[in-house]
Amino acid sequence: MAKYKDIAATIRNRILEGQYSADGPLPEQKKLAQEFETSRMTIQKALEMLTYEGLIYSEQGRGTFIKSNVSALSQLDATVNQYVGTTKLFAGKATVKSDILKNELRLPNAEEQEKLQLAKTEAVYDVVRLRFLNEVPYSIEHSIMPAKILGELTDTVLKKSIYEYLGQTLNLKIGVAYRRISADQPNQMDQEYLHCKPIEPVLQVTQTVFLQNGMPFEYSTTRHRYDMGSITTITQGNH
Amino acid sequence: MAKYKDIAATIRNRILEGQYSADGPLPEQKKLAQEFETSRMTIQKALEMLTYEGLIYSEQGRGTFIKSNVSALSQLDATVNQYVGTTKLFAGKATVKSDILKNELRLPNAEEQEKLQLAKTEAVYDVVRLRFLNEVPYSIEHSIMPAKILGELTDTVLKKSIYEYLGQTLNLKIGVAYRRISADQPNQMDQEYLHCKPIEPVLQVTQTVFLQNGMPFEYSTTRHRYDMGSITTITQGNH
DNA sequence: AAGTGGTCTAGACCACCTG
DNA sequence: AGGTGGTCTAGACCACTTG
Repeated sequence: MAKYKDIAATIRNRILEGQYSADGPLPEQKKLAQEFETSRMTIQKALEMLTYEGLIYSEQGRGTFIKSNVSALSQLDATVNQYVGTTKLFAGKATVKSDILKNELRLPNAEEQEKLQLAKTEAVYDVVRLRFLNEVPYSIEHSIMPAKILGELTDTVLKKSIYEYLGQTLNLKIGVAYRRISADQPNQMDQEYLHCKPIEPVLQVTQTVFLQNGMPFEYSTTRHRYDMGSITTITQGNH
Repeated sequence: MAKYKDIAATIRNRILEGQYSADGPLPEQKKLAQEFETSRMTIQKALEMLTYEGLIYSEQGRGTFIKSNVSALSQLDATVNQYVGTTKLFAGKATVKSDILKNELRLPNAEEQEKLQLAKTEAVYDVVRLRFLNEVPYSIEHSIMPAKILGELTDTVLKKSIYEYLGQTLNLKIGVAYRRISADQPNQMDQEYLHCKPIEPVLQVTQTVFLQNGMPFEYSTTRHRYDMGSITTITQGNH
C-alpha cells in the first residue's frame, strides 16, 4: 500500500475516534510530515484523499479543519455515491429475482445510435426485465446495450446481475452515469406487471451508463412502484 | 493562475478540439513536462484535474487515454453535479417567483434537532414557499433552517433565493447535500396549490444540505408537479 | 527489457489570513 | 510579521503492462 494511503487511513481513524479537537485545526502539514517521517507533498496527498471523502477541508492561511458533520455521516451508510445496480444494493437483505419479458438482438434506432454512439450496423440487445423483491414485483427495467461490448448475453446472466457479469467475467469497469429521475402516471405495462392502480404513480429513472474508458454501455429506463424504492444521491460541492 | 491549471486548460482544449488521437494514448508525462517546461509532478496535477472532470483516465504501465464519450459530454451542459438551487437553474430562461405560505421562527422538534444537529434551545425558521415558473405553480418547498446561521431572514430574501443570500451576503459556501428522491400521490396541499388531480403524482425531494465547514444548513422537502421538473444526477465511478 | 504511470523526497517560493 | 496552506522543482525508485 502507498504510504500516503496509510497516512490517510491513520488520520481518518483519529478523526472518527475524536482524537483531534473538532473546533481547532488539525496539526499543520509540517508537523504531520515530521510525525510520519515523510515529506510535506506526501502529507498533502493524504489530506487530499480525506478532502475528497468529505471529512476535512483546508483554508489557505488558516489551517485544515474537520467538517462538523462527521458524526452525522457515520450514521449514514453512504460511502460514496457509486452506482452498484439493483442486485448488489439488496445483497443479503432480501431476495432479488428477475423475469425476462424480452431479450432481443436487433439494430438500433436513431435515438439509440446517438445515446450509445453506435453505427447503424452495430446491433444492440433490447432487454425488458420485471424485477422482484421478496417475490413482489417492484420495477420494470428496459435496457438497450451494445452487443459489441457484451458478446453473448444469455438468460442466465440476465436472471442474475449484468453488472456482476461486466466486472467479473468481462473485467470492465463502470465509469460515469447520467440519470434523469422523474415521476409519472402508470402506463399499461405498469398497471399489468407492477399492479399499479391509476392513482398509484411510478418513479422513473432514465440513465446512460459509461464504462471507465468512456464507451456507453447501457441506455435504460426503469420504472419503480412509488411505494417500493427511492433514489438517494450525494452531491459534493466544489473543493 | 497556477501553472498546473493553465496546463490543464491547454490540454483540455486540445482534447475537445480533437488535436489528440482519440484511439492512442496522450503523449507521456515526461514529454508533456518537456513541452510545458515544467516538472512531471506539475503535469500530473494537471492530468489529475482532467481525470476528475471525467475527460481522461490513466492506466499504470499503459498510458493516459481520452474517454470516448467526450464528444457526447460536450452536448450536455453538465459541468459537474453541483447544487445550485432552483432560482439559478432557470436564470435567464424563465421567471421564477415565490409566494411565502409560511415564515415562522420556532423551536425544533426531535427529528429537526437530529437532522440539523441542534440543541433543543436553538431556534429554526420554518418556511413554506410556493414556487412559480412563468407564473405557473410548479413546486411546494418546505424548509427548516437554523436561525443561528441565517440571522434575520426577511421576506425579501425568501422571495428571491436563499442560496444567493448565503453566498453573497453571508459569504458561506455549500458543501455536500444528501437527497432522497421519490414519487408520491398528491396530498391535500398539492391538490390545492399545484392544482394536481388525484391521478397526477408529485416528485418529492427530501434533502439535507451542509455548508463547506460541515454545519447542516437546510432540511427540506420539495414536492414538484410530475410534469414540471425532473432531477438530473451525474455519478462518477471510482477513479 | 523497455516503457509507461504511481509514488516519494527535501527542499523552495508564493498566496493568504490573523494578530 | 509570522504562520498557514498552495504550488513547484529535479530528480529517484517502484509497479504494472507489453513486446
